Parts: sequence; C-alpha cells; structure tokens
Amino acid sequence: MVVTSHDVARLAGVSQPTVSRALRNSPKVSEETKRRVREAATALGYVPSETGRALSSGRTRRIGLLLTDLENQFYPHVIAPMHRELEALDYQLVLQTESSDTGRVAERLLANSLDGVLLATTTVDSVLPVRLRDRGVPFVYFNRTSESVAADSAEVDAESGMHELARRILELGHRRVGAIFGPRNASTAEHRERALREALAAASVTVSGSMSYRGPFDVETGYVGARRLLEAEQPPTVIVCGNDVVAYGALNAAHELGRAVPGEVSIVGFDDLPEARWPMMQLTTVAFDLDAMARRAASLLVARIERGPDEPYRHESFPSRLVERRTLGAAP
Amino acid sequence: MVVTSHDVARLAGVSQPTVSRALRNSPKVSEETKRRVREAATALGYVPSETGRALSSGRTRRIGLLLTDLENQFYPHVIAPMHRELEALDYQLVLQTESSDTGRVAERLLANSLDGVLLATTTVDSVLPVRLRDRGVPFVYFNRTSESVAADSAEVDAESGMHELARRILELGHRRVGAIFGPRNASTAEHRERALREALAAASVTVSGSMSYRGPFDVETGYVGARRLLEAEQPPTVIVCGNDVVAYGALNAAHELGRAVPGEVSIVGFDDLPEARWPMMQLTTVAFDLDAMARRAASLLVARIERGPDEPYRHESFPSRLVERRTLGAAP
DNA sequence: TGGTTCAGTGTATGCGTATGCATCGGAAGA
DNA sequence: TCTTCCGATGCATACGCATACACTGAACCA
Repeated sequence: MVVTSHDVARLAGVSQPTVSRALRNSPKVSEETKRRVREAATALGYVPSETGRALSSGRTRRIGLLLTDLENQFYPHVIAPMHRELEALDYQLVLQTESSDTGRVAERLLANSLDGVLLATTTVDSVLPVRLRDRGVPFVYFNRTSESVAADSAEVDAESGMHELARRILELGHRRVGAIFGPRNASTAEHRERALREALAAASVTVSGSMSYRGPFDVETGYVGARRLLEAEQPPTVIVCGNDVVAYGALNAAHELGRAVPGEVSIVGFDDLPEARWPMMQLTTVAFDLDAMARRAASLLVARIERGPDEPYRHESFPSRLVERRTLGAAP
Repeated sequence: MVVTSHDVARLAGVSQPTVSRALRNSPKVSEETKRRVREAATALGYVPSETGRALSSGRTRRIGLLLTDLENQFYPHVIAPMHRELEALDYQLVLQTESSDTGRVAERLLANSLDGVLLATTTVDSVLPVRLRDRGVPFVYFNRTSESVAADSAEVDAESGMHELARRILELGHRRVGAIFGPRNASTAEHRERALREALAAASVTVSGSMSYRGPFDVETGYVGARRLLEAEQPPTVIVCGNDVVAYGALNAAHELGRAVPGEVSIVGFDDLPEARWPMMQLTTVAFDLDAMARRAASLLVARIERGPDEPYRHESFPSRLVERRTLGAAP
C-alpha cells in the first residue's frame, strides 16, 4: 500500500541504505546512482516516512508551541511568523495549550517526542521548565522569562516605550492615570507595570490601587477593568492597558458607556498588533517588532536544537517605542 | 538517557511486551503485574515514545489542519474548538498552510504520517483531495466542499440565513444592494452568493457587477471593496459581506470615509465571530454555530480514521440565521 | 490420572529509516 | 605484476513499541 525505501531500492536496483543515502544527497553515492534512485522514487511517488526517520535519527523535526489560550487575538500574530520561520527551517509546528494539569502537559510534550518547545504562555509555571530541562528538551522563552530555569529567550524591552509613553501622557496633562495590568506571576506583565510606574514616579504620579485593575491579557479583562475604572467617582483621564487585546476591551467599555475617546478618556495599548492600525481602532500603543521577535524565538530554538546544549544562552531583547494614533489625547 | 519500556521491564521483573500490555491496560495481564509495572513506570518517569508507537501501530494520533492564512481573524475560532475536541479524543493538531506549491503541501501532509487532514482552506484545490484519496489519507472538508472528490464534510447551510437577511434588507427599504463576495472557486463563497442572489431575485433586486466586489475572505478585501463601492457615484445603501472578517474591513472603510453606519450605509457580515458582538462593532450578521461545526469536523475525521473507509460519507449541515445588531438599518 | 483449557507471560518479529562496518572492484603506485 | 588505497555499495543492526504466536503451569473435567 505505502511506498517504502525498499520499494524504491528494488526498482532502482540498489540496496535500501543506498536509497536513503542517495535521497539525502550523501557524497558517498555516485551521481549516476543518485539519478537512478531519484527517478525510481519519483516514479513510485515515494515520500520518506517521518516516523521511520524519527525513530532512527532520534529527531522528529517537530516543535511544540505552548500557548495560554488559542482564541486570544494576540496569538495569530505569533503563530504565523513562527510557522513561517519553522517551515523555512523544515520543522513542523504542534500546538499545545496550557491545561490546569501541568503534569499532563509536560508528559504530552515529552511523549510527543518534540525536538523542542516554545514557551509562549503568559504566566510563569515553575514546574514545566524544570521538567523540560531535566529531560533535556530544548526550549525557549517567548515574551516572558523565568528566573528559576535558564534558557534562551526573546523578549520586549518595555522600558524604552513605556518611558516614552509616560512622558507623553504627562505632557498631555494627564495626572489621573489608570492602568489595566496583566496577570500576576507573568514576567511580561511585571516588566510593563514596573516600567510604567517608574517612569510616572519621576513626575510624582502614581497609579493607585483604585485606579488599576489586573487580569489575564484578554478582551474581557480590558472590558471589565475599564468599566470599573470609568464608573468610579473620579475616573482616570487615561487608561494604560497591559497589551492591545486588553485595550480592545477597554475601547469596548468606553464605547458602551458613551465616553468619547480620547475626548473624555484616553486609552493606550501595547504590542501594536495589525488590528491596532484599523481606522475603526486607531489605537495609540507601544510598538515593537512582534513578527521578528516570534521568528527569532523560533530560530533560537532551532539553533539550540542543532548546535546543542553547550552554547551560551542568548537573550534577545526587542526595543519598544510609542506609536501615536487617535486614542491618546490631551487630558480633559 | 531516555527511559524505554525495556528499562521499565527490567525494574518490574517482566518482559518488555508485558510492559506494553500492562500500560495499555490489556485484559491479558494480571492485576498484580499491572500494579508492579505501573509502579516501575512511575518510579522511572517513563513516558511511551510516540514515535515508537507510531511506527509499530501505523497510527500517529496526529491530525493536520490545512489553512489558507494563519493570520486571518477567522481561524482562531476554528482552531480552538478543533483543538479542544481533538485533545479530548487524544489526538494532536499540526498546522499547515497552503503554499503556492500544492504538490509540496501534499507531500508534506503525507510524509508527516498524519492520520488524517482537516481541509479548512477556502479555495477548492482539486489536486490535494485526489492525492489524499489515492494515498488513503482520511480527510474532512470544513466550511467548503468539492464535487470532484467525495469526503465527509461540515458546512453551513447559508440559505436559511441569507433568505432571512434578504427579506429584512428589502423590508428596510434597501434597493441598491452592494456585496463583497468571497474568492472565486470557493464553494463557501459561491453558496453564499447564490443564496443572496436568489433571495433578492424574488423581489427583482439584483446585485450588479458595479455593486459587487470579490476577493479573499480577509480584512483587506472588505476595506478595498467597500471603498470602491462607497466612492462610486451611486453607492449601495447596504453592503453584504462574504463573512465577518470582510465586514471588519468594510466598517473600516466606512469609518475612514466618514460614512455613518447604519445611517448612510448598512454593513452585514456572516459567521457571527465573537468580535462581532463587541460594543465597538455590533455587527449585524448571519450566525451559525461555528464552534460546534469545528468540533464536528474534528470528530467526523476521527470517526473516519477509527471506523475505516467503508462507512458512508456524512455531510453535516449547520443552519444559519440572521442576528440583528447595530450595523443594519433602514435605507437612507 | 490423563487430557483439555485457559490465564498469564515470554519470544520473535515487524514497522521504515539511518548508519557503522564490511566488501568489492578498479586505479594508481612500486 | 602485486600491493595499496579509495570510491561506491551492500550488510547488519539499531531505534521503541506492538502483536502474533509459543509456551508454561494450574485448574478442571471425565
């Protein structure tokens, strides 16, 4: 039924190992034989079995991508460039989502015989990196880090953009600054929060507890958080969101409450997703090269897989900067 | 380095096949032995190699999902439910995107030793289904069909919703009906177009060539198409879009041109994605249970894989209905 | 008591590819 | 002409698991 290298060997009049070598373009096979083998392979429609190859070589050329939530609007812009990069490097992408049972995720990742794992979940789970390290499964942190287990990483430098944003916010006269931060235990959320607070503190502006909200990086958080902040007695004049997706939710809340943006309240995001540029949206946001960062994470992982565990860890940092659009204006 | 069933066998004092049987809970192994094997497996942290299992069993428990464009806003709402369903059925999801070189895609799909493929691309490529059939790789059409090669399918019944929409549009006094259809050679696009035209024809309303635009199901198409239609001398009073994502683009165009929605122009989508419900958006659209449809496609495929090729093909149809929100109003 | 049966386990083998090593034949050098 | 060497190929085997089949011993029946 299925064509194997033996069938090709028979047709080409050579042995099976010669087929293997010929098709992998080994220099130990004569050009004439390669030609015959290739012809036979084409004639039979032979495609090498990845399973056989994996068992024999110990490499699957498959990489796992661990995400928090497949439906989050952030991830398509991560998955796509990673997929493109990995395709070019001849690797496959297998999706995994975080389940409540971390042990099971780890087990699946390992059983899957993945060559490596891209950790793109927001919250830092301390168990998984340890297990991966112990099993010798290469992995890379994407848009997060962990102090506990060292590994390659691709991250945003939030400071530059956040400082720029804070300066501009103050310049526009805002003093009641609200914020919707990301979840606790998420390094990305912490970096952004700290950068914002530090930059504002320079002008003695603080984000008080009643002026802030905290939750997962999703639309719901932005919506609920912004409603809460905007319906307070002294609502903020600007709401800085943990990322663009959260800002979408905040915009929805403002829209629903009939608050003009940026007339009555300014809203700012982080990430500069393609949707932020939509005429409908025109979201002012802190931008960085997400596409490049995703591709970099993928290539870092492949380099780690192919060059081995002895290379020093690389921590790629992507600078951020403010992109002003419509949703940030002068304080009312 | 890596723990195999042999290691477990040695520790448990049994043979390797007994380990295999015990862990797969075969009735041919005594409870006492199972207990010992399980203990040994846990002690060693044994996780069966999927590669070994795949080579031996001929099944990879991996399913390919072929998409047009990973960054399209439609797909997260497809990927997520499929992933959930497949996870419950203990299958993995591997992403593939359509490349220009169809042959290469087919080859990769086959080499990948996938147990089956979910075809979720919009355009009907005639080569791939044939190759999959010839190789005996089970597959399911999702949100599309092909007359040439029979297979299970999960599709929308566009007629009910489109008729409802047409009736409502006419009722609201619209006579200049514009449309942004999906791409040519896409069965989904054709169904929706035909259903709309038929329903309008009953009232002698037609969508002329100058009142329609055609392109891939993406934001760009909606934006470009709507700009073209709206900047014409006699712009339509309503624009029916091939799907919600296209409608996002149309809304962007209307926004940019300063046309009030639905005051000056009504815009309607199809799919009822979660984003359509956003207060910012409030898109009137033709809805169906996309989540269920995606899950159904996945379970149809698994059933096909596990029950074999002799079962009759199943064509699941999901009814559609109009969901009125803000973007459809009376004709100006 | 001998034969039959069956539960439980081991042995042998296959799945498809990659690779270390042996082999072979011809060319080059002595 | 004999040896040496090397390019080209075949042989044997490993990878980890699943499964057909063989085997063993105990229980049961006649």
